[in-house]
Amino acid sequence: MPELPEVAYQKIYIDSTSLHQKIVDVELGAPKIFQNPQEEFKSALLDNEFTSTTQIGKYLFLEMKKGRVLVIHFGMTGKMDYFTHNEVHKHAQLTLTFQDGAKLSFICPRKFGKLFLADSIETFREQQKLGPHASDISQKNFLQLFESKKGSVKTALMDQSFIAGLGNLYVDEILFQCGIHPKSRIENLNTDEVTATYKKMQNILKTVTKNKSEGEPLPETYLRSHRSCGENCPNGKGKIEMIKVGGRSTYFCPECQKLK
DNA sequence: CCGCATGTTTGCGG
DNA sequence: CCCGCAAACATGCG
Repeated sequence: MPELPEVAYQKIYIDSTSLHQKIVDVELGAPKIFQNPQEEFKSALLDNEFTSTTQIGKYLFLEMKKGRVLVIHFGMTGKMDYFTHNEVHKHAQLTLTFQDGAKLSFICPRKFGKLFLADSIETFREQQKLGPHASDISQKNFLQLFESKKGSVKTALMDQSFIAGLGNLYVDEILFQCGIHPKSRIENLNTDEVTATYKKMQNILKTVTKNKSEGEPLPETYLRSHRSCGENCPNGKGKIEMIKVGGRSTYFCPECQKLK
């Protein structure tokens, strides 16, 4: 559940189930998930309660009544599970029991997720060198950011210290909808192209977030629905190809996306 | 068995 | 110092 829209959905999920309830039990899973000593998680969470949540990029911050902040990074397969039955999920890495008996688990099969305890959102943000939350950036700020950035456009958009929240799937989507080849160098993009990238980014994040939270299907014209080798491009001409950019599988249409 | 998967980090080389 | 690339992490799916 990893990129900005999925994390936004997890935020809504937690907000609507788990705020303002006293935590009466804490169960911990695989040690590698926990970025502070496991004992600290126990003592910080027990007898505490979540008061509000904040999202920056792919991170979710759960602020607590007694001061500290539980920070969740979902990795590739993490998600929350709120339940009132008795079977705890096989891959639960953290399970909290609330006073009314309901439970909230952090599920993470591949164990790429991480849990932190932070003193404040700001100090955590500085430590992790997190850039601005993608859907909050203004067009002006986006253009400024691109002025001083070099390298391939895909690598830049994936860089969490540059812009926080975009991942492999939606960067491919943005570049596809802009008609920009993912290996294009930022130095070679003109202002119109960067502006178009900004607009597509905002539009896609909004559309996908709505898709996650309200179940509205994604448009058929999205690369997302055709994202595998040899598929027909939704624009009608080419066939989707896969290359590696920044070490990640990158799907694109060679007809629609020319190298700049 | 093989390749691939929404992410991040580390080490190496240019 | 910057950039790019490969590998590693762990599990599931086709």
